[in-house]
Amino acid sequence: MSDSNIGGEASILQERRRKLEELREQNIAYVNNFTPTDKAQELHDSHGQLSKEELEDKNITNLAVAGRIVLKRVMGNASFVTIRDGSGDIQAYISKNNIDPDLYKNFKSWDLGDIIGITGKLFKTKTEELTVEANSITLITKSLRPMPEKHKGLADIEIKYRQRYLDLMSSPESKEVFVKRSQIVSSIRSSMLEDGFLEVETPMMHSIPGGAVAKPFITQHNALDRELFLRIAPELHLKRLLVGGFEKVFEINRSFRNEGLSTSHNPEFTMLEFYAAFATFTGTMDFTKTIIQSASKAIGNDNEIEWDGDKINLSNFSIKTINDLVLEHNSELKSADLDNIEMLINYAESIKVPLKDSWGPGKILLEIFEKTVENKLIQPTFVTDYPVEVSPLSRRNNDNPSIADRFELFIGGKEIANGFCELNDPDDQAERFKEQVKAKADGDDEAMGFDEDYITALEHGMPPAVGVGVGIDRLVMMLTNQSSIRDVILFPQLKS
RNA sequence: GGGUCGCUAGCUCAGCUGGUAGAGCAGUUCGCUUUUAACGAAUUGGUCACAGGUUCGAAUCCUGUGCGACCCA
Repeated sequence: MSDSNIGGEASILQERRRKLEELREQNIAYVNNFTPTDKAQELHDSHGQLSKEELEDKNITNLAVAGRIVLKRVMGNASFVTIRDGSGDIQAYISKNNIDPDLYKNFKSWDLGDIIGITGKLFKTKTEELTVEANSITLITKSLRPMPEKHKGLADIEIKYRQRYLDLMSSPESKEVFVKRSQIVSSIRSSMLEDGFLEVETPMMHSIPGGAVAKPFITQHNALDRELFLRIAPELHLKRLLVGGFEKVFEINRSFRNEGLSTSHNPEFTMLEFYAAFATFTGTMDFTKTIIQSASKAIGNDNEIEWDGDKINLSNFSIKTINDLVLEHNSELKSADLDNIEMLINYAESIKVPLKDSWGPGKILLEIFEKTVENKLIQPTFVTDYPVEVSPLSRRNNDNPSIADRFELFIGGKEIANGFCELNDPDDQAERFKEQVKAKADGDDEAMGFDEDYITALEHGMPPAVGVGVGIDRLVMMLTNQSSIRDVILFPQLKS
């Protein structure tokens, strides 16, 4: 490196490499035989409440902890370091009296970020801080690059996502979100298994994209010399399993949609989808509610949560029809207008909803709903009675064939779940696929293709069933009070 | 796609109406045996995102480009 850069980044790296070389020369670089016996958090939990004297009496010796140095307070002949392991932080006291003086001298040059091991005795300092008094210290892994700034942490949002490990090592809050994410997924899995669902895995690579209204990613299978699509939903395969005789199945896994990035959209995202044969519509809404409440409880929330400044009460889930909600939030519309395409078009234009010629009244109604109602549904609300036109996979209502037996759950103004009685009439399904194909031909690149194999499956007979999809990322956002999807996905997709 | 804001030391950030670039942290050296973002002293470190322009003089003003964040469609 050039002399002009002494003190710059290159020299910081060089300095640390010099220290690493010394370790290599002594044959103690990258130590692999240190076994910690204790975790920081467990020590706090088990001994944090004891007084200085009680701890002294207990005489807890021979414990071994290992972690990354996150803070250092070095004095001439004794020092404190705060080390961070997978569970949390603990302080260690290193005195020249207790270890080899040469080692103490070396220790002074250890850096923030180094992973070290300490064996010794548990005690409390004057200020009652639980501390390990070292009788031996080991530099286990030398860190060659500086840690994020120790007070303010990582402010560069791009580095935070691209080098997530830096965020995780420096921000316990950030780490906590991902621990909670895991607990939420685990709670959901338990809810499903306890209710008798079977967890399955279905293909991520589809020859015909289907099961949702979205643009797929396209990939290429070389040996087959064929285009494949990353799945936009597992739905059609899960329903094939209902045909096969599995009556309650679920999958928690990734789907992929080729759309823009935003604080609520990542191109790969995680969904829970579950299907239950012979289940009832209302019973399924109730079960969906239970899954969410249990997940909230699993991370220590009660039913009152806050998301993006809104107070949300998870104990009450109301049920309203899409028509009622649209009327409620659009005082200029009357009930009769909702079936009248002329009125809907006029109104949509008046509130600047962009329209396409191919859209029928149902799609226009949905657009009006999305523009005027959706973000106002802060408290948990099941919206029902969706037009069949926008529900190509759901069963028609027995009393009103133009609406679907479908619900969507909104919380905090965002769609959290989507469920419906599944369409099991193969002829009706074939008709609806045809409409989708027509829409695709008319330029709707989100429309589905005609999945002949799926129709064949339905022809073998699928039991009546209710299915639900729950967006896990959004659910985690809600339950952990995060406003960006990037803060609940470890490695979110970024621009460029 | 449109709008707003940002890009200065390894990190976090100041830098006013234009006058040769600053702090804290990290690093280096020294001191310090119960510290708490430890402390005290000294010290290293810069293509001010990039390219043009205005000007005697630009981190600062103007134009464009790139990257990013947020809002809108």
